[in-house]
Amino acid sequence: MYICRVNLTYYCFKVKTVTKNVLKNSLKRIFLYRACLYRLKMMGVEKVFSYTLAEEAGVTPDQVRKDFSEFNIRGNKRGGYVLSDLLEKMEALFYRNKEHNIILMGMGNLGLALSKYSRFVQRNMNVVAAFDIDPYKQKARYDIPVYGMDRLKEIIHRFKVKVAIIAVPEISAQQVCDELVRNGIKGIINFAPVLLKVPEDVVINNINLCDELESVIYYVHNQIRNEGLKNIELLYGDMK
Amino acid sequence: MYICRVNLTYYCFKVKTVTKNVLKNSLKRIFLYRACLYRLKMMGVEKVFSYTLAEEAGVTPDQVRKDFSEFNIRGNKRGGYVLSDLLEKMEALFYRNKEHNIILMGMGNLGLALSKYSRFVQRNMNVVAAFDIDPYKQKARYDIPVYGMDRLKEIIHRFKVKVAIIAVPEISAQQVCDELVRNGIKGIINFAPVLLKVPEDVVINNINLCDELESVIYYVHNQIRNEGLKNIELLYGDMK
DNA sequence: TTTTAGATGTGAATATTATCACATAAATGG
DNA sequence: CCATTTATGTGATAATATTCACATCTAAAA
Repeated sequence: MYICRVNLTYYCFKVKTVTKNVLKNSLKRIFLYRACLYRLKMMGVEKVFSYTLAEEAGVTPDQVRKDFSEFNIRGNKRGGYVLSDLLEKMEALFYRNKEHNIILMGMGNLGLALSKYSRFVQRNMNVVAAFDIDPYKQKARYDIPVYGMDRLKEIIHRFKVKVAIIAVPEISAQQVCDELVRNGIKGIINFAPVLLKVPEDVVINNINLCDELESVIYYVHNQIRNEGLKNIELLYGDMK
Repeated sequence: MYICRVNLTYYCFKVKTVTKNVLKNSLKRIFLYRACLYRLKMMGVEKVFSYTLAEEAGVTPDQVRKDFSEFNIRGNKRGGYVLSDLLEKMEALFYRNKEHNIILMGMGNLGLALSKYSRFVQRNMNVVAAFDIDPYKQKARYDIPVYGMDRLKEIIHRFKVKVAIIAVPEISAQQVCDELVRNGIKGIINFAPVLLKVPEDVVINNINLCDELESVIYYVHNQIRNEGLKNIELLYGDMK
Protein backbone atom coordinates (compact mmCIF):
# COMPACT_ATOMS: atom_id res chain seq x y z
CA MET A 1 0.00 0.00 0.00
CA TYR A 2 1.43 3.32 -1.09
CA ILE A 3 0.24 6.78 -0.23
CA CYS A 4 1.01 9.85 -2.29
CA ARG A 5 -0.17 13.44 -2.35
CA VAL A 6 -1.34 15.33 -5.41
CA ASN A 7 -2.61 18.89 -4.98
CA LEU A 8 -3.32 18.66 -1.27
CA THR A 9 -5.27 15.43 -1.71
CA TYR A 10 -3.89 12.15 -0.49
CA TYR A 11 -4.23 9.15 -2.70
CA CYS A 12 -3.88 5.66 -1.43
CA PHE A 13 -2.58 3.10 -3.88
CA LYS A 14 -2.38 -0.61 -3.82
CA VAL A 15 0.35 -2.09 -5.97
CA LYS A 16 -0.07 -5.53 -7.40
CA THR A 17 2.32 -7.42 -9.61
CA VAL A 18 0.74 -9.73 -12.13
CA THR A 19 2.00 -11.53 -15.19
CA LYS A 20 0.96 -9.94 -18.43
CA ASN A 21 -0.99 -12.97 -19.58
CA VAL A 22 -3.01 -13.23 -16.41
CA LEU A 23 -4.02 -9.67 -17.03
CA LYS A 24 -4.81 -10.27 -20.68
CA ASN A 25 -7.06 -13.22 -19.99
CA SER A 26 -8.77 -11.54 -17.09
CA LEU A 27 -9.28 -8.40 -19.13
CA LYS A 28 -10.96 -10.33 -21.91
CA ARG A 29 -13.35 -11.82 -19.41
CA ILE A 30 -13.98 -8.42 -17.85
CA PHE A 31 -15.37 -7.36 -21.23
CA LEU A 32 -17.52 -10.46 -21.19
CA TYR A 33 -18.80 -9.73 -17.69
CA ARG A 34 -19.54 -6.16 -18.65
CA ALA A 35 -21.66 -7.30 -21.59
CA CYS A 36 -23.55 -9.67 -19.28
CA LEU A 37 -24.05 -6.96 -16.70
CA TYR A 38 -25.55 -4.60 -19.25
CA ARG A 39 -27.95 -7.31 -20.27
CA LEU A 40 -28.90 -8.01 -16.66
CA LYS A 41 -29.30 -4.28 -16.06
CA MET A 42 -31.75 -4.07 -18.94
CA MET A 43 -33.70 -6.88 -17.32
CA GLY A 44 -34.03 -4.78 -14.18
CA VAL A 45 -31.47 -6.64 -12.05
CA GLU A 46 -29.79 -4.45 -9.42
CA LYS A 47 -27.65 -6.87 -7.50
CA VAL A 48 -25.58 -9.78 -8.75
CA PHE A 49 -23.66 -12.60 -7.14
CA SER A 50 -20.58 -14.24 -8.52
CA TYR A 51 -22.67 -17.26 -9.51
CA THR A 52 -25.31 -15.13 -11.24
CA LEU A 53 -22.72 -13.51 -13.39
CA ALA A 54 -20.83 -16.76 -13.88
CA GLU A 55 -23.97 -18.43 -15.17
CA GLU A 56 -24.55 -15.61 -17.66
CA ALA A 57 -20.95 -15.52 -18.82
CA GLY A 58 -20.49 -19.27 -18.99
CA VAL A 59 -17.61 -19.44 -16.50
CA THR A 60 -17.24 -20.58 -12.90
CA PRO A 61 -18.09 -18.32 -9.96
CA ASP A 62 -14.52 -18.69 -8.72
CA GLN A 63 -13.25 -17.37 -11.97
CA VAL A 64 -15.44 -14.31 -11.70
CA ARG A 65 -14.25 -13.56 -8.17
CA LYS A 66 -10.63 -14.22 -9.09
CA ASP A 67 -10.88 -11.89 -12.06
CA PHE A 68 -12.46 -9.17 -9.95
CA SER A 69 -9.73 -9.68 -7.40
CA GLU A 70 -7.17 -9.21 -10.18
CA PHE A 71 -8.51 -5.76 -10.94
CA ASN A 72 -9.25 -4.97 -7.32
CA ILE A 73 -12.98 -4.88 -7.96
CA ARG A 74 -14.59 -5.65 -4.64
CA GLY A 75 -18.11 -6.53 -3.56
CA ASN A 76 -19.87 -6.91 -0.23
CA LYS A 77 -19.23 -10.00 1.78
CA ARG A 78 -22.44 -11.95 1.71
CA GLY A 79 -24.12 -9.10 -0.15
CA GLY A 80 -22.81 -9.83 -3.64
CA TYR A 81 -22.20 -6.92 -5.96
CA VAL A 82 -24.33 -3.87 -6.66
CA LEU A 83 -24.70 -3.93 -10.42
CA SER A 84 -24.35 -0.21 -10.99
CA ASP A 85 -21.24 -0.12 -8.78
CA LEU A 86 -19.70 -2.95 -10.76
CA LEU A 87 -20.33 -1.29 -14.09
CA GLU A 88 -18.97 1.99 -12.78
CA LYS A 89 -15.76 0.33 -11.66
CA MET A 90 -15.39 -1.46 -14.97
CA GLU A 91 -15.95 1.69 -16.98
CA ALA A 92 -13.37 3.43 -14.84
CA LEU A 93 -10.93 0.63 -15.70
CA PHE A 94 -11.28 1.51 -19.35
CA TYR A 95 -10.81 5.21 -18.75
CA ARG A 96 -14.36 5.70 -19.87
CA ASN A 97 -14.55 8.90 -17.92
CA LYS A 98 -11.85 10.43 -20.07
CA GLU A 99 -12.33 11.23 -23.73
CA HIS A 100 -10.24 9.43 -26.29
CA ASN A 101 -9.50 10.84 -29.69
CA ILE A 102 -8.97 8.32 -32.43
CA ILE A 103 -8.11 8.62 -36.09
CA LEU A 104 -9.20 6.38 -38.92
CA MET A 105 -6.86 5.46 -41.75
CA GLY A 106 -8.65 4.64 -45.00
CA MET A 107 -12.14 5.60 -46.12
CA GLY A 108 -12.96 2.55 -48.20
CA ASN A 109 -16.00 0.40 -47.48
CA LEU A 110 -14.94 -0.60 -44.02
CA GLY A 111 -13.53 2.81 -43.10
CA LEU A 112 -16.76 4.46 -44.12
CA ALA A 113 -18.78 2.05 -41.99
CA LEU A 114 -16.50 2.62 -39.00
CA SER A 115 -16.73 6.40 -39.40
CA LYS A 116 -20.48 6.10 -38.98
CA TYR A 117 -20.33 3.68 -36.08
CA SER A 118 -22.12 5.73 -33.45
CA ARG A 119 -21.33 3.41 -30.59
CA PHE A 120 -17.76 4.66 -30.42
CA VAL A 121 -19.07 8.10 -29.50
CA GLN A 122 -21.43 6.66 -26.90
CA ARG A 123 -18.38 5.27 -25.19
CA ASN A 124 -16.31 8.45 -25.25
CA MET A 125 -14.20 7.34 -28.17
CA ASN A 126 -14.24 10.06 -30.79
CA VAL A 127 -13.09 9.42 -34.30
CA VAL A 128 -11.84 12.96 -34.89
CA ALA A 129 -10.63 12.55 -38.45
CA ALA A 130 -10.07 10.11 -41.28
CA PHE A 131 -7.22 9.96 -43.76
CA ASP A 132 -7.31 8.75 -47.34
CA ILE A 133 -5.05 9.26 -50.32
CA ASP A 134 -8.01 9.65 -52.68
CA PRO A 135 -8.42 13.43 -53.33
CA TYR A 136 -12.09 12.93 -54.15
CA LYS A 137 -12.75 11.53 -50.71
CA GLN A 138 -10.92 14.45 -49.13
CA LYS A 139 -13.37 16.82 -50.77
CA ALA A 140 -16.56 14.83 -50.26
CA ARG A 141 -18.75 15.38 -47.21
CA TYR A 142 -18.70 12.71 -44.54
CA ASP A 143 -19.65 12.65 -40.88
CA ILE A 144 -16.01 13.36 -40.08
CA PRO A 145 -13.37 15.35 -41.98
CA VAL A 146 -11.17 13.39 -44.38
CA TYR A 147 -7.61 14.58 -44.91
CA GLY A 148 -4.59 13.61 -46.95
CA MET A 149 -1.57 12.06 -45.27
CA ASP A 150 0.21 15.43 -45.32
CA ARG A 151 -1.95 16.59 -42.41
CA LEU A 152 -1.46 13.49 -40.28
CA LYS A 153 1.16 14.97 -37.96
CA GLU A 154 -0.82 18.14 -37.36
CA ILE A 155 -4.06 16.34 -36.47
CA ILE A 156 -2.35 13.80 -34.20
CA HIS A 157 -0.72 16.61 -32.27
CA ARG A 158 -3.75 18.89 -32.12
CA PHE A 159 -6.07 16.17 -30.81
CA LYS A 160 -3.43 14.34 -28.77
CA VAL A 161 -4.30 11.14 -30.61
CA LYS A 162 -2.71 7.95 -29.28
CA VAL A 163 -4.84 5.29 -30.98
CA ALA A 164 -5.59 4.71 -34.67
CA ILE A 165 -7.71 2.37 -36.76
CA ILE A 166 -6.16 0.98 -39.93
CA ALA A 167 -8.73 0.17 -42.61
CA VAL A 168 -6.57 0.59 -45.71
CA PRO A 169 -5.84 -2.08 -48.31
CA GLU A 170 -3.39 -4.81 -47.38
CA ILE A 171 -0.75 -3.47 -49.74
CA SER A 172 -0.33 -0.12 -48.00
CA ALA A 173 -1.05 -1.16 -44.42
CA GLN A 174 2.56 -1.47 -43.25
CA GLN A 175 3.48 1.86 -44.79
CA VAL A 176 0.55 3.61 -43.09
CA CYS A 177 1.42 1.86 -39.85
CA ASP A 178 5.02 3.07 -39.98
CA GLU A 179 3.81 6.60 -40.58
CA LEU A 180 1.50 6.39 -37.57
CA VAL A 181 4.22 5.08 -35.32
CA ARG A 182 6.58 7.80 -36.52
CA ASN A 183 4.03 10.36 -35.42
CA GLY A 184 3.60 8.99 -31.92
CA ILE A 185 0.64 6.61 -32.20
CA LYS A 186 0.88 3.97 -29.46
CA GLY A 187 -2.10 1.71 -30.16
CA ILE A 188 -3.49 0.38 -33.43
CA ILE A 189 -6.48 -1.67 -34.46
CA ASN A 190 -5.67 -3.24 -37.78
CA PHE A 191 -8.31 -4.58 -40.16
CA ALA A 192 -5.89 -5.19 -43.01
CA PRO A 193 -5.12 -8.90 -43.37
CA VAL A 194 -1.41 -8.57 -42.66
CA LEU A 195 0.69 -8.81 -39.55
CA LEU A 196 2.09 -5.36 -38.99
CA LYS A 197 5.59 -4.90 -37.62
CA VAL A 198 5.77 -2.31 -34.86
CA PRO A 199 8.24 -1.31 -32.12
CA GLU A 200 7.85 -2.96 -28.74
CA ASP A 201 6.05 -0.06 -27.16
CA VAL A 202 3.20 -0.03 -29.68
CA VAL A 203 0.15 -2.21 -29.11
CA ILE A 204 -1.48 -3.86 -32.09
CA ASN A 205 -4.88 -5.52 -32.18
CA ASN A 206 -5.43 -7.38 -35.41
CA ILE A 207 -8.97 -8.09 -36.57
CA ASN A 208 -8.97 -10.33 -39.59
CA LEU A 209 -12.51 -10.80 -40.81
CA CYS A 210 -11.68 -13.72 -43.08
CA ASP A 211 -9.89 -15.58 -40.33
CA GLU A 212 -12.83 -15.08 -38.00
CA LEU A 213 -15.20 -16.42 -40.61
CA GLU A 214 -12.95 -19.33 -41.45
CA SER A 215 -12.60 -20.33 -37.85
CA VAL A 216 -16.39 -20.51 -37.56
CA ILE A 217 -16.51 -22.61 -40.72
CA TYR A 218 -13.84 -24.89 -39.28
CA TYR A 219 -15.80 -25.43 -36.07
CA VAL A 220 -19.05 -26.02 -37.92
CA HIS A 221 -17.48 -28.50 -40.32
CA ASN A 222 -15.70 -30.42 -37.63
CA GLN A 223 -18.71 -30.23 -35.36
CA ILE A 224 -16.72 -28.76 -32.54
CA ARG A 225 -19.23 -27.35 -30.13
CA ASN A 226 -18.75 -24.54 -27.69
CA GLU A 227 -20.32 -26.42 -24.84
CA GLY A 228 -20.57 -30.06 -23.98
CA LEU A 229 -17.83 -32.59 -24.62
CA LYS A 230 -14.39 -31.61 -23.58
CA ASN A 231 -12.37 -33.96 -25.73
CA ILE A 232 -12.70 -34.36 -29.42
CA GLU A 233 -11.35 -36.80 -31.94
CA LEU A 234 -9.61 -35.52 -35.02
CA LEU A 235 -9.24 -37.57 -38.16
CA TYR A 236 -6.25 -36.99 -40.37
CA GLY A 237 -6.88 -38.56 -43.72
CA ASP A 238 -4.30 -39.68 -46.29
CA MET A 239 -4.94 -41.57 -49.46
CA LYS A 240 -3.15 -44.88 -49.47
CA MET B 1 -4.21 -45.83 -37.45
CA TYR B 2 -7.41 -46.80 -39.23
CA ILE B 3 -7.85 -47.92 -42.78
CA CYS B 4 -11.10 -47.70 -44.69
CA ARG B 5 -12.16 -48.13 -48.27
CA VAL B 6 -14.27 -45.71 -50.27
CA ASN B 7 -14.97 -46.44 -53.94
CA LEU B 8 -12.10 -48.85 -54.45
CA THR B 9 -9.63 -46.44 -52.88
CA TYR B 10 -8.10 -47.13 -49.51
CA TYR B 11 -7.80 -44.30 -47.06
CA CYS B 12 -5.54 -44.39 -44.10
CA PHE B 13 -6.61 -42.40 -41.07
CA LYS B 14 -4.87 -41.38 -37.94
CA VAL B 15 -7.13 -40.68 -34.99
CA LYS B 16 -6.01 -38.28 -32.34
CA THR B 17 -7.86 -37.23 -29.23
CA VAL B 18 -7.24 -33.69 -28.08
CA THR B 19 -8.93 -31.41 -25.61
CA LYS B 20 -11.05 -28.76 -27.23
CA ASN B 21 -9.03 -25.91 -25.80
CA VAL B 22 -5.73 -27.23 -27.07
CA LEU B 23 -7.31 -27.29 -30.48
CA LYS B 24 -8.71 -23.80 -30.13
CA ASN B 25 -5.41 -22.29 -29.12
CA SER B 26 -3.47 -24.16 -31.75
CA LEU B 27 -6.00 -23.17 -34.38
CA LYS B 28 -5.66 -19.52 -33.54
CA ARG B 29 -1.92 -19.78 -33.96
CA ILE B 30 -2.35 -21.67 -37.23
CA PHE B 31 -4.10 -18.56 -38.57
CA LEU B 32 -1.16 -16.55 -37.35
CA TYR B 33 1.33 -18.85 -39.03
CA ARG B 34 -0.62 -18.73 -42.22
CA ALA B 35 -0.50 -14.95 -42.29
CA CYS B 36 3.26 -15.08 -41.72
CA LEU B 37 3.70 -17.67 -44.44
CA TYR B 38 1.87 -15.53 -46.97
CA ARG B 39 4.14 -12.65 -46.13
CA LEU B 40 7.23 -14.82 -46.48
CA LYS B 41 5.89 -16.18 -49.75
CA MET B 42 5.55 -12.65 -51.10
CA MET B 43 9.16 -12.08 -50.14
CA GLY B 44 10.14 -15.02 -52.30
CA VAL B 45 10.83 -17.50 -49.51
CA GLU B 46 10.25 -21.11 -50.53
CA LYS B 47 11.36 -23.08 -47.52
CA VAL B 48 10.86 -22.32 -43.84
CA PHE B 49 12.12 -23.79 -40.60
CA SER B 50 10.26 -23.85 -37.33
CA TYR B 51 12.51 -21.08 -36.05
CA THR B 52 11.99 -18.91 -39.15
CA LEU B 53 8.26 -19.06 -38.72
CA ALA B 54 8.50 -18.70 -34.95
CA GLU B 55 10.52 -15.53 -35.34
CA GLU B 56 7.92 -14.09 -37.72
CA ALA B 57 4.97 -15.08 -35.56
CA GLY B 58 6.54 -14.10 -32.26
CA VAL B 59 6.36 -17.53 -30.66
CA THR B 60 8.90 -20.25 -29.88
CA PRO B 61 10.01 -22.81 -32.47
CA ASP B 62 8.77 -25.58 -30.17
CA GLN B 63 5.34 -24.05 -30.17
CA VAL B 64 5.26 -24.02 -33.94
CA ARG B 65 6.26 -27.67 -34.18
CA LYS B 66 3.84 -28.68 -31.44
CA ASP B 67 1.00 -26.88 -33.20
CA PHE B 68 1.82 -28.52 -36.49
CA SER B 69 1.96 -31.84 -34.73
CA GLU B 70 -1.51 -31.15 -33.34
CA PHE B 71 -2.94 -30.87 -36.81
CA ASN B 72 -0.70 -33.58 -38.24
CA ILE B 73 1.12 -31.11 -40.45
CA ARG B 74 4.51 -32.65 -41.07
CA GLY B 75 7.75 -31.41 -42.52
CA ASN B 76 11.01 -32.98 -43.59
CA LYS B 77 13.45 -34.03 -40.96
CA ARG B 78 16.37 -31.68 -41.25
CA GLY B 79 14.79 -30.10 -44.31
CA GLY B 80 12.25 -27.85 -42.64
CA TYR B 81 8.99 -27.20 -44.40
CA VAL B 82 8.28 -26.40 -48.04
CA LEU B 83 6.29 -23.18 -47.84
CA SER B 84 3.79 -24.00 -50.58
CA ASP B 85 3.17 -27.44 -49.03
CA LEU B 86 2.52 -25.88 -45.66
CA LEU B 87 0.04 -23.37 -47.04
CA GLU B 88 -1.70 -26.10 -49.00
CA LYS B 89 -2.11 -28.20 -45.89
CA MET B 90 -3.40 -25.26 -43.93
CA GLU B 91 -5.90 -24.28 -46.59
CA ALA B 92 -7.11 -27.85 -46.67
CA LEU B 93 -7.65 -27.66 -42.92
CA PHE B 94 -10.07 -24.81 -43.46
CA TYR B 95 -11.91 -26.61 -46.23
CA ARG B 96 -10.68 -23.96 -48.58
CA ASN B 97 -11.11 -26.33 -51.47
CA LYS B 98 -14.82 -26.49 -50.89
CA GLU B 99 -17.12 -23.55 -51.47
CA HIS B 100 -18.98 -22.05 -48.56
CA ASN B 101 -22.18 -20.12 -48.92
CA ILE B 102 -22.81 -17.48 -46.34
CA ILE B 103 -25.66 -15.07 -45.70
CA LEU B 104 -25.48 -11.59 -44.28
CA MET B 105 -28.10 -10.28 -41.88
CA GLY B 106 -28.51 -6.50 -41.96
CA MET B 107 -27.51 -4.06 -44.67
CA GLY B 108 -26.63 -1.07 -42.51
CA ASN B 109 -23.21 0.57 -42.65
CA LEU B 110 -21.31 -2.49 -41.56
CA GLY B 111 -23.41 -4.94 -43.55
CA LEU B 112 -22.89 -2.91 -46.68
CA ALA B 113 -19.13 -2.87 -46.13
CA LEU B 114 -19.07 -6.62 -45.55
CA SER B 115 -21.15 -7.26 -48.67
CA LYS B 116 -18.42 -5.55 -50.68
CA TYR B 117 -15.54 -7.26 -48.94
CA SER B 118 -13.98 -9.03 -51.90
CA ARG B 119 -11.55 -11.05 -49.84
CA PHE B 120 -14.30 -13.43 -48.76
CA VAL B 121 -14.75 -14.47 -52.37
CA GLN B 122 -11.02 -14.90 -52.86
CA ARG B 123 -11.14 -17.48 -50.13
CA ASN B 124 -14.10 -19.42 -51.46
CA MET B 125 -16.55 -17.88 -49.04
CA ASN B 126 -19.50 -16.54 -50.99
CA VAL B 127 -21.95 -14.14 -49.45
CA VAL B 128 -24.91 -15.33 -51.50
CA ALA B 129 -27.53 -12.98 -50.11
CA ALA B 130 -28.27 -10.31 -47.54
CA PHE B 131 -31.42 -9.76 -45.51
CA ASP B 132 -32.85 -6.50 -44.25
CA ILE B 133 -36.27 -5.45 -43.05
CA ASP B 134 -36.04 -2.11 -44.88
CA PRO B 135 -38.13 -2.48 -48.10
CA TYR B 136 -36.10 0.25 -49.76
CA LYS B 137 -32.93 -1.76 -49.37
CA GLN B 138 -34.66 -4.83 -50.78
CA LYS B 139 -35.36 -2.89 -53.97
CA ALA B 140 -32.06 -1.06 -54.32
CA ARG B 141 -29.20 -2.52 -56.32
CA TYR B 142 -26.25 -3.92 -54.41
CA ASP B 143 -23.48 -6.35 -55.26
CA ILE B 144 -25.61 -9.09 -53.77
CA PRO B 145 -29.39 -9.52 -53.64
CA VAL B 146 -31.15 -8.19 -50.54
CA TYR B 147 -34.28 -9.96 -49.34
CA GLY B 148 -36.85 -9.62 -46.59
CA MET B 149 -36.91 -12.12 -43.74
CA ASP B 150 -39.78 -13.97 -45.40
CA ARG B 151 -37.35 -15.50 -47.89
CA LEU B 152 -34.78 -16.58 -45.31
CA LYS B 153 -35.79 -20.24 -45.18
CA GLU B 154 -35.89 -20.59 -48.95
CA ILE B 155 -32.42 -19.09 -49.48
CA ILE B 156 -30.81 -21.08 -46.67
CA HIS B 157 -32.15 -24.28 -48.16
CA ARG B 158 -31.40 -23.47 -51.76
CA PHE B 159 -27.76 -22.55 -51.08
CA LYS B 160 -27.23 -25.03 -48.24
CA VAL B 161 -26.09 -22.19 -46.00
CA LYS B 162 -24.62 -23.18 -42.65
CA VAL B 163 -22.92 -19.93 -41.59
CA ALA B 164 -24.32 -16.41 -41.22
CA ILE B 165 -23.02 -12.96 -40.37
CA ILE B 166 -25.12 -10.82 -38.05
CA ALA B 167 -24.70 -7.10 -38.64
CA VAL B 168 -28.07 -5.88 -37.40
CA PRO B 169 -28.66 -3.39 -34.57
CA GLU B 170 -28.18 -4.65 -31.04
CA ILE B 171 -31.91 -4.52 -30.33
CA SER B 172 -32.90 -7.09 -32.95
CA ALA B 173 -29.79 -9.27 -32.88
CA GLN B 174 -31.17 -12.01 -30.62
CA GLN B 175 -34.39 -12.21 -32.61
CA VAL B 176 -32.50 -12.54 -35.91
CA CYS B 177 -30.19 -15.10 -34.31
CA ASP B 178 -33.14 -17.23 -33.16
CA GLU B 179 -34.60 -17.13 -36.64
CA LEU B 180 -31.28 -18.26 -38.12
CA VAL B 181 -30.94 -21.13 -35.69
CA ARG B 182 -34.54 -22.17 -36.37
CA ASN B 183 -33.64 -22.46 -40.04
CA GLY B 184 -30.61 -24.64 -39.53
CA ILE B 185 -27.71 -22.19 -39.32
CA LYS B 186 -24.86 -23.77 -37.31
CA GLY B 187 -22.26 -20.99 -37.19
CA ILE B 188 -22.63 -17.26 -36.62
CA ILE B 189 -20.32 -14.29 -36.64
CA ASN B 190 -21.95 -11.59 -34.58
CA PHE B 191 -21.03 -7.92 -34.82
CA ALA B 192 -23.89 -6.72 -32.62
CA PRO B 193 -22.63 -5.77 -29.15
CA VAL B 194 -24.68 -8.37 -27.32
CA LEU B 195 -24.00 -11.90 -26.18
CA LEU B 196 -26.33 -14.07 -28.18
CA LYS B 197 -27.92 -17.15 -26.64
CA VAL B 198 -27.77 -20.17 -28.88
CA PRO B 199 -28.19 -23.96 -28.52
CA GLU B 200 -25.10 -25.99 -27.74
CA ASP B 201 -24.57 -27.16 -31.29
CA VAL B 202 -24.33 -23.65 -32.73
CA VAL B 203 -20.97 -21.90 -32.82
CA ILE B 204 -20.87 -18.16 -32.16
CA ASN B 205 -17.96 -15.84 -32.81
CA ASN B 206 -18.56 -12.42 -31.33
CA ILE B 207 -16.69 -9.45 -32.72
CA ASN B 208 -17.28 -6.37 -30.64
CA LEU B 209 -15.58 -3.42 -32.24
CA CYS B 210 -15.89 -1.17 -29.19
CA ASP B 211 -14.41 -3.78 -26.90
CA GLU B 212 -11.48 -4.27 -29.25
CA LEU B 213 -10.85 -0.56 -29.34
CA GLU B 214 -11.20 -0.21 -25.60
CA SER B 215 -8.78 -2.99 -24.94
CA VAL B 216 -6.18 -1.21 -27.06
CA ILE B 217 -6.85 2.00 -25.15
CA TYR B 218 -6.45 0.11 -21.90
CA TYR B 219 -3.07 -1.30 -22.92
CA VAL B 220 -1.85 2.06 -24.19
CA HIS B 221 -2.91 3.90 -21.05
CA ASN B 222 -1.42 1.35 -18.73
CA GLN B 223 1.67 1.05 -20.87
CA ILE B 224 1.33 -2.68 -21.17
CA ARG B 225 3.54 -3.71 -24.03
CA ASN B 226 3.18 -6.72 -26.26
CA GLU B 227 6.81 -7.64 -26.00
CA GLY B 228 9.42 -7.28 -23.35
CA LEU B 229 8.69 -7.45 -19.64
CA LYS B 230 6.65 -10.35 -18.50
CA ASN B 231 5.42 -8.97 -15.22
CA ILE B 232 3.68 -5.69 -14.77
CA GLU B 233 2.66 -3.61 -11.81
CA LEU B 234 -0.89 -2.41 -11.55
CA LEU B 235 -1.88 0.57 -9.48
CA TYR B 236 -5.32 0.64 -7.97
CA GLY B 237 -6.06 4.17 -6.85
CA ASP B 238 -8.50 5.30 -4.18
CA MET B 239 -8.88 8.79 -2.89
CA LYS B 240 -8.22 8.97 0.78
C1' DT C 1 -28.04 -8.05 20.53
C1' DT C 2 -26.51 -12.37 19.32
C1' DT C 3 -26.69 -16.07 16.19
C1' DT C 4 -26.86 -17.98 11.81
C1' DA C 5 -26.57 -18.34 7.05
C1' DG C 6 -24.44 -17.16 2.93
C1' DA C 7 -21.35 -14.90 -0.14
C1' DT C 8 -16.81 -12.87 -0.75
C1' DG C 9 -11.60 -13.00 -1.37
C1' DT C 10 -7.57 -15.53 -1.76
C1' DG C 11 -3.78 -19.02 -0.71
C1' DA C 12 -3.32 -23.91 -1.82
C1' DA C 13 -4.12 -27.63 -4.88
C1' DT C 14 -5.18 -29.24 -9.31
C1' DA C 15 -5.36 -29.02 -14.23
C1' DT C 16 -3.82 -27.13 -18.29
C1' DT C 17 -0.48 -25.21 -21.47
C1' DA C 18 4.09 -24.18 -23.08
C1' DT C 19 8.96 -25.29 -23.00
C1' DC C 20 12.74 -28.42 -22.83
C1' DA C 21 15.45 -32.00 -24.37
C1' DC C 22 16.47 -35.68 -26.90
C1' DA C 23 15.63 -39.69 -30.01
C1' DT C 24 14.94 -39.78 -34.86
C1' DA C 25 15.52 -39.09 -39.62
C1' DA C 26 17.31 -36.83 -43.70
C1' DA C 27 20.63 -34.12 -46.26
C1' DT C 28 25.53 -33.07 -46.85
C1' DG C 29 30.41 -33.83 -47.22
C1' DG C 30 34.40 -36.51 -47.06
C1' DC D 1 28.88 -45.27 -48.42
C1' DC D 2 29.46 -43.89 -43.88
C1' DA D 3 29.97 -40.06 -40.55
C1' DT D 4 28.28 -35.81 -39.30
C1' DT D 5 25.40 -32.20 -38.97
C1' DT D 6 20.94 -30.24 -38.24
C1' DA D 7 16.09 -29.81 -37.96
C1' DT D 8 11.90 -32.38 -36.90
C1' DG D 9 8.44 -34.59 -33.69
C1' DT D 10 7.10 -35.65 -29.26
C1' DG D 11 7.36 -37.52 -24.40
C1' DA D 12 8.92 -35.42 -20.03
C1' DT D 13 9.22 -31.33 -17.42
C1' DA D 14 8.33 -26.63 -16.06
C1' DA D 15 5.32 -22.77 -16.02
C1' DT D 16 0.84 -20.94 -15.97
C1' DA D 17 -4.09 -20.71 -15.28
C1' DT D 18 -8.15 -22.44 -13.12
C1' DT D 19 -10.60 -24.56 -9.46
C1' DC D 20 -11.01 -25.76 -4.69
C1' DA D 21 -11.59 -24.84 -0.03
C1' DC D 22 -11.93 -22.22 3.69
C1' DA D 23 -11.21 -18.11 6.65
C1' DT D 24 -13.57 -13.86 6.70
C1' DC D 25 -17.03 -10.78 6.83
C1' DT D 26 -21.82 -9.01 6.64
C1' DA D 27 -26.78 -9.08 6.17
C1' DA D 28 -30.67 -11.02 8.00
C1' DA D 29 -33.10 -13.66 11.45
C1' DA D 30 -34.06 -14.90 16.04
